[in-house]
Amino acid sequence: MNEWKRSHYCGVLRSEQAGRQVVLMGWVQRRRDHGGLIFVDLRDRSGLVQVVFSPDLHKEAFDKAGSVRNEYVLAVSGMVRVRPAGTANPNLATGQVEVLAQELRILNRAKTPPFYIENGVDVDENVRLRYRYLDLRRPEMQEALILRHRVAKSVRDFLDENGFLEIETPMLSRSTPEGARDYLVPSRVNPGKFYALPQSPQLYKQILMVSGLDKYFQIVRCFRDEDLRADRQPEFTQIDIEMSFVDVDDILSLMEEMVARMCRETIGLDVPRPFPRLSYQEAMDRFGSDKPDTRFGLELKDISDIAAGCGFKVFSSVVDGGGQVKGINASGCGSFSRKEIDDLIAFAAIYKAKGLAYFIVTEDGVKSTLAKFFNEQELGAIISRLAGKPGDLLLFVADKPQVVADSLGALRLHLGERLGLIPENTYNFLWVVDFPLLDYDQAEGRYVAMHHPFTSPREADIPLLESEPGKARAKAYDIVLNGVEVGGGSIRIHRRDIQEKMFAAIGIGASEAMEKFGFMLEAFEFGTPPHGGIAFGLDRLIMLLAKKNTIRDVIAFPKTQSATDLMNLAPGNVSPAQLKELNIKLNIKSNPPGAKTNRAT
RNA sequence: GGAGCUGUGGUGUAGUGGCCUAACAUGCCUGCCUGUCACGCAGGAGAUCGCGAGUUCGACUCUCGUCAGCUCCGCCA
Repeated sequence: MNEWKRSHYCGVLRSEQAGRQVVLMGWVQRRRDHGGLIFVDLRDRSGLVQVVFSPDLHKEAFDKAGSVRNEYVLAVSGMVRVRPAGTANPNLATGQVEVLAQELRILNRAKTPPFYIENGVDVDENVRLRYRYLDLRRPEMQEALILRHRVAKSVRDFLDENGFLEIETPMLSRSTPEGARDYLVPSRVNPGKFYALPQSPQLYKQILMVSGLDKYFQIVRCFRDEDLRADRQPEFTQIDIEMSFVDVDDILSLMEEMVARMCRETIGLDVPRPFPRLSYQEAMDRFGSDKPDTRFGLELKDISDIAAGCGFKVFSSVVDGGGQVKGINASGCGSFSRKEIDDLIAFAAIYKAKGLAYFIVTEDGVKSTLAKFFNEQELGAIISRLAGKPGDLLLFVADKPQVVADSLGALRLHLGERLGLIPENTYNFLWVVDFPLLDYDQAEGRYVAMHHPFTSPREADIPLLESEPGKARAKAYDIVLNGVEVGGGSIRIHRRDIQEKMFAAIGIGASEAMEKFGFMLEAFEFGTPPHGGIAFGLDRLIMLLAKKNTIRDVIAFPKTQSATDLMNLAPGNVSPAQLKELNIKLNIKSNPPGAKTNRAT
């Protein structure tokens, strides 16, 4: 590098800098060689600027520029000048100017990259992930990471100004029952024992409240060894927050302020406050989801009362059996072909719906193979409940409430997207509150905590813990943005007697509770303040703000759906010596070690 | 654990039983070109069609299996 120092980023140059001597460093975006004149677009994180090499003025630099190729790393010393009349490029931020190169240094050469370094590339994700360092050179990827930084900074500033302390908690923790599968780390010093990577710093942050730290936050990595999705990675980042001496409203209003400020500071978006609040029940009833996307209508309508007495056995028997019948109005879809409707039925079947009854509304009433099972009055009532107009397609599911909600909720989203009902540039934040405290786990034959076992029931519902646990509601809340759960939290139990009732309700006995959470229960006996908190999924938040479809696009080094890293091929094998040191013996049935470590070709 | 989609020169695609000695675009290489900015023009190299079996006289094409990526169900308090 010698004595050269970069003077400017490429993307900042404007006509104000005309006449200035500059030193730029960056990558070759493109070279346009006209024989007697060479243009090089030089790129760095700030953007592009055109560099001109002229043989008449600086022969040596011109000759060197001839050997330059895409992605070479250059240092250019030259003079900024306004481009000759008629040659400005209005599509480029720096398009009014160019840099006349006086001296060129090729700092490094580069192999031809496997894909273009530009926005909107349509390349197999295999290739992008294997060459992630090249993928991350693309401006849209850099913008996402920059946005991520700015969101984190905004949140950190806000919390700091509001008296929160950023406190680190251990990554090497211990496995606890309930919740997701843990990532385990063997302890060399303690043979046969394992640390668990935290699913979240939940227990630590509550202990910090016991310690009197009052207001805590952390932007922290969390780990869950579960199957991946577009919005789920094995390691992800939470904005984790906990405060003492607060109740639900204190937390919700402060968080609204934080979120609103963050949106304003990062993407210039004004979100109206207060955010709407929906009870869990209302969300399920109207949208079939506990994370409703309220950017469009297509709400679910209950026709169980009409269906109960009708002649269509499938409907009436479901209602008799305690189920429900609900429908949505796919407005204007009355012209769907048999195949299109079959596809909708198949779609609903993914969510366990055994069928999909449908009515086509016409000028002369209902067209349906099922119409004969209903009398005029019933048909009229159904149409009016779903606000059916001629040309509409009414779709119904009759089943247990869970299946009805899952299938119609999913169908609603599917149709909303397909029919183009979802507006761009709309950000609908809302709270879902009053979650059930417990959820019955069929497989295990017991109740499990819907949120986590330290979630406080609503005061009025405490007696229900022993009588009808399924009916108890929690002081828990989720924050939802455009149908994506971007955060959730609760007021915690701070009294030992209620905590014990909670453990009892979810079938954790006194001895198990002591073994797994003994330290916590003991801590709670030393003067625990009422407290509560929330955690935001930073990756999901950024994904939505950056308008991406997957959190992989806002994480620098994400993993594939099979939890591997295609760049460094993690997870990898370890040496027998390493295993021996950890007292671990492998017991692998089929795949020999290393079977899956070959590069995708 | 399950369902679906995808896999063809570096990249993106076309080809769906013989017409394929695999096409197109772009990228790459060489030459020419002094105002381009997706520069242009001319020429050239580059693929045993993810992998393995099977069916067939014949497989990029059909079947089965397998691997990889993606989407989803289960799972994820």
